[in-house]
Amino acid sequence: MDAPPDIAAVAGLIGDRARAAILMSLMADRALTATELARAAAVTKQTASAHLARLLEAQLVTVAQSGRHRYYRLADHQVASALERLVVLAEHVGARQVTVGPVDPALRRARVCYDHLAGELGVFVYDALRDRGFVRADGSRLTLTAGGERFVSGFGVDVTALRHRRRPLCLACLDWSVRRHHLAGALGAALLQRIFTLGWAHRRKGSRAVVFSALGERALRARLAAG
Amino acid sequence: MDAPPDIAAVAGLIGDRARAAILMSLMADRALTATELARAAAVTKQTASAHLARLLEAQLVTVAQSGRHRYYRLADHQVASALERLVVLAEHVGARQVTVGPVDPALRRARVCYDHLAGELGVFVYDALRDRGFVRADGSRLTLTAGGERFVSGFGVDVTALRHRRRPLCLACLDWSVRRHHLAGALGAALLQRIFTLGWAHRRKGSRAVVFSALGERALRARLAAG
DNA sequence: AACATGGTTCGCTTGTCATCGAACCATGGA
DNA sequence: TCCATGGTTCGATGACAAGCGAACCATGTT
Repeated sequence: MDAPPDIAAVAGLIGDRARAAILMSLMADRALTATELARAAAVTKQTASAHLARLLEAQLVTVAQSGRHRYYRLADHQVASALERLVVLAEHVGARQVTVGPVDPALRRARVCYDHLAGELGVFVYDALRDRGFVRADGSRLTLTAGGERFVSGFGVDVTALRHRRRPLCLACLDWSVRRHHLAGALGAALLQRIFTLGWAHRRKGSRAVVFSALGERALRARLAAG
Repeated sequence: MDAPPDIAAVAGLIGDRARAAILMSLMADRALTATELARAAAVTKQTASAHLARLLEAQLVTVAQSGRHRYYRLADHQVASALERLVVLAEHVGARQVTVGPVDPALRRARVCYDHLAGELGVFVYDALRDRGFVRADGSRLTLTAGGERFVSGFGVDVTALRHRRRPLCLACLDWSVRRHHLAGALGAALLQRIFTLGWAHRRKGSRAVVFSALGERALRARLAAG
């Protein structure tokens, strides 16, 4: 009386924004820690932990403890292969329109990811910085160029102070809602702080949303525009 | 600013018991009507209709109207391929344990599928009838053999009367909860009726569950045992 | 024309699950 | 030893969506 393989179960497991983001992140990078995954999925650690527990139980991912870190990775190439098919299918079928659920548009637009800027505007900033040669990405490493340092200093951020911190200066953080990168690390945090103190934007109370004033957004775009 | 392909959306679409059952049925048979699919998924027509509407919008299935029937089929080989991967993955990962949700065990055991018996006991009956050569399956067609007619008559069912109805005598109905077939059609309905009148089982009020008495189940098994 | 049957739409109820705050355990570094 | 950090557990909340009953439209059959 063997039970049938339950497609709905595994598909349902994948069919959640946060879990899908986690799995996709694991597709890109080999192994990631729980907090990194939480960040990638834009959820808190607890939530990510719960999701990871379920994925683990379902044997879609595995863990390897190393010191106080737990590195998660996809269990199998079977998992990766299934995910890949789903990506293809989603692409082919134009799943953009299907996007269900309300998902606050303000959150998509701009939000706090830990302490730095994410969302469409976060991606915009990141892209602009790269386009103008202010940061250079090789692999998943990110470095601030000399020109970039000048630019950021001109924006009112004390880069040398940031360098003295233990925290990495520049990191690229994958944004699930647009599947593009934005700037994290000490510099990402400092930039967002600066945006707040300049009054260009403020955090919406009780939410991760970052609300830009019309003026603030214009100023930001102008500042980043080439030339 | 192109939106990313949303894996979660398509996976979530598949990740529902009823929809998964529908899609799997469409994998097996080429094209099926809405009611057949409702039956296969063990939901009402309305529910199936809603699901089909969503699958349609997501372009996972297509419809073809023919008379007053609407024949649904998988949109693509891409869809089929993705489903197949998921089946493989589910199988490989042993998704049996993962089976989430309460899903009344009584319903799994035995329940009414429209007017005939489904669930594990339904499958048992069907298998027994086939093993003893009482029904013969070729493709999706099902025929009652001479020996089968004698057996069923001995059970107290007037087969010749059933033959005069318009309704097909024997049909194999796919049971999503065990992914095996059980007996449908006029004969399937008559058998279940007979089981009720013999007092071997009764319908649980307000539910599709069919509750067998210990005696009734024993009697049923004895009757179907070879020899 | 009446009726059965296939199919959809609407409104409502209910269950499930994602999410987070808070508290907690474990590991490593000062 | 204390503290910071990575990670999990627990409980409560909230929202989405699956499901059904009822009413309805459409097509075909008598």
